[in-house]
Amino acid sequence: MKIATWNVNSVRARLPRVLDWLASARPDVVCLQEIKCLDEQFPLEAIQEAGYNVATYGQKTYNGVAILAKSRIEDVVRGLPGEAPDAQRRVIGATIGDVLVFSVYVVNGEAVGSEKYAYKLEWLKRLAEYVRTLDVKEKLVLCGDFNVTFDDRDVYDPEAWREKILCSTPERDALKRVMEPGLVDAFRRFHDEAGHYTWWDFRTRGFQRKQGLRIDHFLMSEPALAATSAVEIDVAARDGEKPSDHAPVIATLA
DNA sequence: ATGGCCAATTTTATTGGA
Repeated sequence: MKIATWNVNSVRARLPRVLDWLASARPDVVCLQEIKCLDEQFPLEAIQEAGYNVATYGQKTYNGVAILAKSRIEDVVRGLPGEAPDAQRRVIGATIGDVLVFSVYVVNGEAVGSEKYAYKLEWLKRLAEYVRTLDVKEKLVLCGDFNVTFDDRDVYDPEAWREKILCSTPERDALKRVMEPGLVDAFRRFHDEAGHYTWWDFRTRGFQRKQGLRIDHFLMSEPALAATSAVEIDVAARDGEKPSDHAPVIATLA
């Protein structure tokens, strides 16, 4: 079973790219982030025609997450526990087969020390509290845009990014606390070396200059990891006409 | 050294992204 995560940066603007990619990559499950639309605006028919069931947790203009799956999507959970109805919509979970899958879009945080940065740390704390209630003895997969790098290997210019947004110690510590119950950065079980990125800045033409960050991750419980034979970044999907600024990441499970 | 692009809405600017 192939599970993919992709921050599409608007599912409506990206629909042709998404459909092309579904047809070529043929993932079984896709976790989308930044769909940037209400549930009723989601291009449901086109995705269903491509062979996928859909569960969305959408929001106008910003954020919004979704799960697509060729097989049944069961026991859908939307948002973090106790969230207000008007909360930013950043997490959706569902059971697909024997895997509990979450599509996660962590707060960007704007700049270290800003209000949004404080909100990012608080949001990650709430995510960590929620993960503590989940069963890591089962196949548990949290994937998505975590907006945090793990270490220098994930950053094209570590000195320039030192303690900057996406790379600061408090963010990294907050992400580690999410993983503390027993989740692992699955990509690093298969790739040790520096220079693997999932996001490249539009403004700097970062993709063409090979200047990116690895901020989209698969956090897996040990049983999920034990079933996993590969985790790969589909860099080619970041190239071409009207790409998202993120590449998809694909995990292959038995 | 700076800033660059892209998407959606509030649209010919602004907000947010990372």
